[in-house]
Amino acid sequence: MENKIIDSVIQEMEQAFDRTAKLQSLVELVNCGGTVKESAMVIIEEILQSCNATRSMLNSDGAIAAPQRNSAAIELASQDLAALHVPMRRDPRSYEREEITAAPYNDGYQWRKYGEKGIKGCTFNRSYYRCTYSHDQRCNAKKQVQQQDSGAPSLFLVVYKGEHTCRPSWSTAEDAQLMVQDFPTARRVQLQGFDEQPFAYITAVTPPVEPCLIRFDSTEHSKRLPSHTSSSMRRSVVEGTTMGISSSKMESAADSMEPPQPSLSAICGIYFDTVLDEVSSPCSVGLDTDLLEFRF
DNA sequence: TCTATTTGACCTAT
DNA sequence: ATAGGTCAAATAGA
Repeated sequence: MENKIIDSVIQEMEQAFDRTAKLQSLVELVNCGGTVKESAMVIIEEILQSCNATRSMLNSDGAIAAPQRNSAAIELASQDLAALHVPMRRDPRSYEREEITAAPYNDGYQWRKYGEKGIKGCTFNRSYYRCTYSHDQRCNAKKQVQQQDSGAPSLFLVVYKGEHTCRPSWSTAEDAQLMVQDFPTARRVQLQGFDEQPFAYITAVTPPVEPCLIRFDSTEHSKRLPSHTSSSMRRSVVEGTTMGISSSKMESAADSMEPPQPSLSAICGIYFDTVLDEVSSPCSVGLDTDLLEFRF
């Protein structure tokens, strides 16, 4: 019974997402005043993020399915996780999700195309991509991109298969600069409350479904946290968490963003609390979808 | 020359 | 047998 209701909710949410994506495509084509269009796009982006967040919660295998939108709930969830030492990682073989986008976009990862295939009953070919680091780091992440037949405006179905097990190539200030070049969506933001070089590079700005990586611009203490894999980073962050996440920290984080990135503020809040208590100065940290799941 | 993409051939599951 | 997924040689371009 409960599963039926959840299935219905998921279905409705998928439809809401699809319709909003189509609306986004239409708004992009509208030739009107910049401010109005910009505001509309911001609102649409927020709706899409809400859809993604809801979908993510409903698909979370029931682990944390109930909406927990206040910071106290987040704190409880993170403390529970830290106490239980439960790995949040799914089985990589079963990791799969789909998105419909108005246009192929930079999702923060580097992909290499390895095939293209005509699909029966579809006008457009399906393209196959694997992670650029599939060989170097044995990363099994793949994705398929296929333009939908629905006509103008163009919509693309993006299917992600397998979880990224690679770690980002940037670990020095120079690498961080390269990352900004590689990922035009990356933003260099100044963080409040730091005396020296309080900068972070942020990319893949569509949480909670998309991965988000934050690098603090300091190397002195970066070796104090495990840095060889994102999973061990996450574990150390979770186990090292003693204070949870406060809404005030989130707000102060949001205030420090240039330009404001409301959807990122909560993520930064996690790192401010955790990282600052773990080590006395900023360090290099990775955050991915699994950690984001217990934000709600 | 090196790296990424293209594309026909091949493999595998149904 | 067929469709979808992957391989790998050829090709493009920086």
